[in-house]
Amino acid sequence: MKLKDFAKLVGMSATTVSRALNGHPEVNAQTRARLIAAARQHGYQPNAHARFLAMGHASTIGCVIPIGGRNEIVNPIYADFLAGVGEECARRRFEINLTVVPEEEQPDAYRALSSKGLIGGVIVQFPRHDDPRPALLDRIGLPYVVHGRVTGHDGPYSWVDVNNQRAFQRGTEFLLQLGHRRIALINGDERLDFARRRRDGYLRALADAGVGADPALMASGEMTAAYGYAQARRLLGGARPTAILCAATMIATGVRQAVEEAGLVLGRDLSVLTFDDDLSYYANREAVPVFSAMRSPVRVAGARCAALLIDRITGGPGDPVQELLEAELVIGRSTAPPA
Amino acid sequence: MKLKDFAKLVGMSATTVSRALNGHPEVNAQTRARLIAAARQHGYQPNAHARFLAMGHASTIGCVIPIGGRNEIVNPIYADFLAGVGEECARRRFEINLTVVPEEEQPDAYRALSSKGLIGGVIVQFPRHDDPRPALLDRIGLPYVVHGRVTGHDGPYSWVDVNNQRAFQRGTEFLLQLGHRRIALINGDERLDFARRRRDGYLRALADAGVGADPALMASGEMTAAYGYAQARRLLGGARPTAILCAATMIATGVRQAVEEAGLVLGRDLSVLTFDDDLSYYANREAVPVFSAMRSPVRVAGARCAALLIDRITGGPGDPVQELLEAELVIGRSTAPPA
DNA sequence: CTGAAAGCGCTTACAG
DNA sequence: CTGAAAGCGCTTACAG
Repeated sequence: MKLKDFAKLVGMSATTVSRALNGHPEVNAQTRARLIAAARQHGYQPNAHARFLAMGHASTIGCVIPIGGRNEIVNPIYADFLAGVGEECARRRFEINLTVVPEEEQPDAYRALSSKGLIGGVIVQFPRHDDPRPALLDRIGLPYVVHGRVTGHDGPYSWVDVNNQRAFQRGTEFLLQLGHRRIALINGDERLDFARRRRDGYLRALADAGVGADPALMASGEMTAAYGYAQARRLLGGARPTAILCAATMIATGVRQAVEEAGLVLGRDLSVLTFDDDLSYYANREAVPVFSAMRSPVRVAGARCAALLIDRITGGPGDPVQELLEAELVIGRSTAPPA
Repeated sequence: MKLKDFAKLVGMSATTVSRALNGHPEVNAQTRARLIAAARQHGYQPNAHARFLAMGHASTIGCVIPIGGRNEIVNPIYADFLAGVGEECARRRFEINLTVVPEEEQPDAYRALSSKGLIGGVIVQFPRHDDPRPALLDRIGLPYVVHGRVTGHDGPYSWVDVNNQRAFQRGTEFLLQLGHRRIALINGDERLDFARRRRDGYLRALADAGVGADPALMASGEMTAAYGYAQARRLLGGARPTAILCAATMIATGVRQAVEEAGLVLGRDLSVLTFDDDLSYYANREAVPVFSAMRSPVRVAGARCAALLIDRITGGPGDPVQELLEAELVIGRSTAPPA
């Protein structure tokens, strides 16, 4: 059904119906209520393309997923993030356009989506410390929100981030207070901005406590169980740490396996504290969680990114907005004073 | 830049430019080549909404992800599937619309996406044995392709599936040939169609070999490491099986942990054969893989679903098409004759 | 508070 | 092989 048909059906002009459905103030409140009810009843929905065309901007958020690069983003964290974006979009009546492209074609993809009018803005995911995307998007003139931060980018931009530095600083301090002195860090890829901030927090806490950092206790790579397992084996083979900070629950899972295979007991012989993205699929949420964790839901971050981006798309230009989420320190069964 | 401007720029009418860019046969091959090159050079891209409006159908595939239901689909398998869909869409110049809705609102979401003209068709994911979506979509008149099958649905429909029954039958036969007689099955949720077919294949192989099925050796639930771990502990505590079939690598990972914790050696004391969706994030791809597996890439399935759906959307009605993929039986280090 | 008309940027019969 | 014109289904100044 199209607007004209529906307008005839309810005995109003198309103009009035359109205004009522879009919540314009000119139309009588009773009329509006009646028309909205009638639309639902008859299942009338305005054609989105005609709408976008007439309004001049797409009510659509772009998510561009690079593929086949070194940081394969097709990962569980991305799925939960998208769920958060989706929830906010549903609330605000926005759509999500998902594009999968080889990493080197990302700039072209942004340009194409923008000039085709398919999206009103994009969310930039997994930014690197010196990520070129904000500068590119500024040049194209496409609104964006960064999930995380791009330290190397000049000028203001909107972002949503969790306070990674503080989380890892607090986490390290917690382990220090328990009496640990040999604390290892199994970090994500440190070309990624958030991974650097995490390392900074860890180093800051050690320095504040007068504990020297040992490069042999620091690793940086993929956030997978396999990587956690391999690094834990390496660490257990050498001058053993008494505690390990992990950048992701998947890493911690690998660490746990290595610990158990070595005949050690988690939380007694070796403490593990992990960053927990609170993924719906990898629950660490029992009354007393398996892993002590710095927990921050990536799903909430997705929703907030979408919220800020939609504000920018609908509100026109204006000062960029930043939002810093704090991680909780949740104590579970994997931490204790050193044996 | 819009068509009119671009047409003026190259000294042609908008009509001719449009036809050239859309590959219509009427336009001179030289002219076409010249116009295509010029479009790329000047960065002209037709506005997608105007295009959809004029053409009458959206070149967009809908992916509707239910959330918060019993089968939380926000999972690693979904991410790889989407990557496959995205690859095919990129090739065919289609877009992906991603919608996240509570499970009970799924029918409304389909109707809304369809009547807003946002999508040309949808992919139905994780179908249940008696899934109501095909019937609903038939009623709405929205083209669709099912990833998997809906045994309970009357009438023809398009689907792409892996031969789950044969995979599990072959897998079970392989274990039987090694000499196993007590073979357990840790399956996915058996309300899902594919899980039933897997169980059927397992039971058929046992029956063909004259081996009785033992309900105590069969489990069905979430495809997570936690579930695999819990079920493996249960199985190891009772009259122990000598081999376990798993419905997912994540389950197998949990089983492996339970096996190792029990002081047993995988592939010597207990054989494990798993269905492997070949996720990019959970590689089981070494020269000699950790897990012996029935392997079928879910990413390829995503690409094939997209291909069939795009054919249906652009080709108009016609007989539904089915595509059955076969899983490979890949032998790794987790299977051997019983001790 | 309501409506007739123009315009958003394309595609595609129709006419040449 | 090419072009002028109508039409896709909306929204929104403009006029009442």
